[in-house]
Amino acid sequence: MSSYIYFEDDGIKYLESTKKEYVDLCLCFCGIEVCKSSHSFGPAIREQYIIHYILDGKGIYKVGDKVYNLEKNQGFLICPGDLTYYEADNDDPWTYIWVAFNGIKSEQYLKYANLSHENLIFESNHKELLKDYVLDMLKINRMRNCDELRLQGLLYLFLSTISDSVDYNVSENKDLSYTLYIEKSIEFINNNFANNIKVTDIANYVGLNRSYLSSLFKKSLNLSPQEFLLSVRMNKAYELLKKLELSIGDVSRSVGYIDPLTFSKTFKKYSGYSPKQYRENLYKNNL
DNA sequence: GTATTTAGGCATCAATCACG
DNA sequence: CGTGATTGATGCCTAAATAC
Repeated sequence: MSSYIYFEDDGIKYLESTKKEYVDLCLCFCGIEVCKSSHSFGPAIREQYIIHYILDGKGIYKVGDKVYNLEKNQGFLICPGDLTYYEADNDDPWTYIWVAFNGIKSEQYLKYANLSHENLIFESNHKELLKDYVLDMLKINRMRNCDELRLQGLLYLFLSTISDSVDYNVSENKDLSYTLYIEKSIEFINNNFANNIKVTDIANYVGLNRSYLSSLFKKSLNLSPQEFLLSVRMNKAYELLKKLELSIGDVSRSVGYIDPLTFSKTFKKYSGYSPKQYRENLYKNNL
């Protein structure tokens, strides 16, 4: 599906980007400014999320009837549709950087930095990093594909950096936190079943003791990690065996078994048929 | 000849349980 | 939540058999 749509209006054709509805995150604009005394913007509404981060000086940020007095190492979020106003201090005007973005993952990623409609202010000690990211963004001015990727990357780095100082609060919801471990484990398994991974690798990935991870798996899936990994590999093997151009050895290596002999043995134990028999049965049933 | 499967030995790994 | 011991399972190897 194309991310652009053609419109025709009074005989004029034009392109409108509809990207923002589909894309996770998209940088709209960014900048840096050494503000003069009492320099201000607004009140106005914006279409994107905009994060301002103060490198130096002071100023105020107004949203509705709330007024925030802010200074260096602090930042503020402007949400799309909110009427906002901000103004540099008279004696010690601020210097700030800003980054505007949208995309369907915006809220989620802002949440990582503990930012939302309810909390528009943050602090970060990574002043130099954040500044460098924005300066790098500003250096990129050509419309090449590689530049688009670089901008995306810098935006992710920027958001990651402001999330860095937020404490990861696992104790908030015990049930949720342990299903999170399971989800992360499953994600890891789905991405790496072809890589000869062990249960120990899964445990290391999510940062849990292997024994403990096993008990979590049993509790939530009624399967051990090993059994789950095995079922992922075997189900993938079922799929791959349908492709007749792949040898048994090819299939074996593709689902994480270096040794085709081991794969064969395991497959038979799991399915009741050897890989070759399974393939022959498929072939018969299709005719 | 090649591709696949089986058997058995050995080392490593995983699940479970008891415990801090 | 993590650790350590135990016991059973799994993976990899060699050798050998079978099918094509």
